[in-house]
Amino acid sequence: MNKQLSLDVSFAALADPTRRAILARLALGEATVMELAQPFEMTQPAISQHLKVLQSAGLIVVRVDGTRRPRRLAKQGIEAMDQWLAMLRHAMEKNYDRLDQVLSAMEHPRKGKKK
Amino acid sequence: MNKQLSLDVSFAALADPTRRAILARLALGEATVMELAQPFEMTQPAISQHLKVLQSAGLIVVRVDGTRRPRRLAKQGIEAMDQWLAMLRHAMEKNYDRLDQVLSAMEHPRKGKKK
DNA sequence: CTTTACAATAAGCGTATTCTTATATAAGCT
DNA sequence: AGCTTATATAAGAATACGCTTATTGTAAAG
Repeated sequence: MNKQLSLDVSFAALADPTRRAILARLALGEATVMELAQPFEMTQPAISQHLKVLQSAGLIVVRVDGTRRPRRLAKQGIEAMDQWLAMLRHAMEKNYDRLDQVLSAMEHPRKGKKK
Repeated sequence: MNKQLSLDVSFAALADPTRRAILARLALGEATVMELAQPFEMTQPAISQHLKVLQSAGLIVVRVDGTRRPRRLAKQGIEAMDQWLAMLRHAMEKNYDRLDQVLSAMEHPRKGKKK
């Protein structure tokens, strides 16, 4: 039932400033397409296409209200990315100040080289 | 001095599975281009190009060691994305279970219709 | 019923991405 | 010095992306 929301699609969705702005707006609460389009110098179809991308990425969900389709954030997709990044950051913090720091310290060993 | 590491470039860098795998590998410690290329069915130039993307995104840094160019993770760039996502997640958690949940609950209050 | 408002979809176009192969450069070996 | 290793860069092709305008489908309003 749950689509295969890959990180590929999720991160690609975040790579566009318009889409990040849309998400930031939705963090304040749900909004319709026209409301979301208003701050941008872009046509409505362009926004609809961005929303489609965000949906495929599992970052937002739609609701039907007459002719309106208010969007709101989808917890799942956002947390998936958040966790991947946290994983990376933790691993990084564990290593960064140990092994690699040492290696990088012996940056220019002048003439003599031992390795 | 500090290049303008935009989130655009950073998130776009994470959108590729090869590049995420490279980062995951670097989370274990630094590695050369050949070491990074070995797990993939891709040519060395392809990996070099991916590394260039990751560097432009401020996600890795390079070190010179003879003819080798070992890469390691760059704290800054990773934390920037991490923070943006955390911001979004916090805002989401604050609203999700309140205002929007209510709005979504009254799914179709069709001008006083049934149920 | 006709018009208006909200939104999705289609087609087209310019630009960007991601590979490939071919070549270049610099350091290490023998 | 000439080979070998490690890496970068260039050029080209296939595909993906982000817009636009034009059109369509519905629900609401008059």
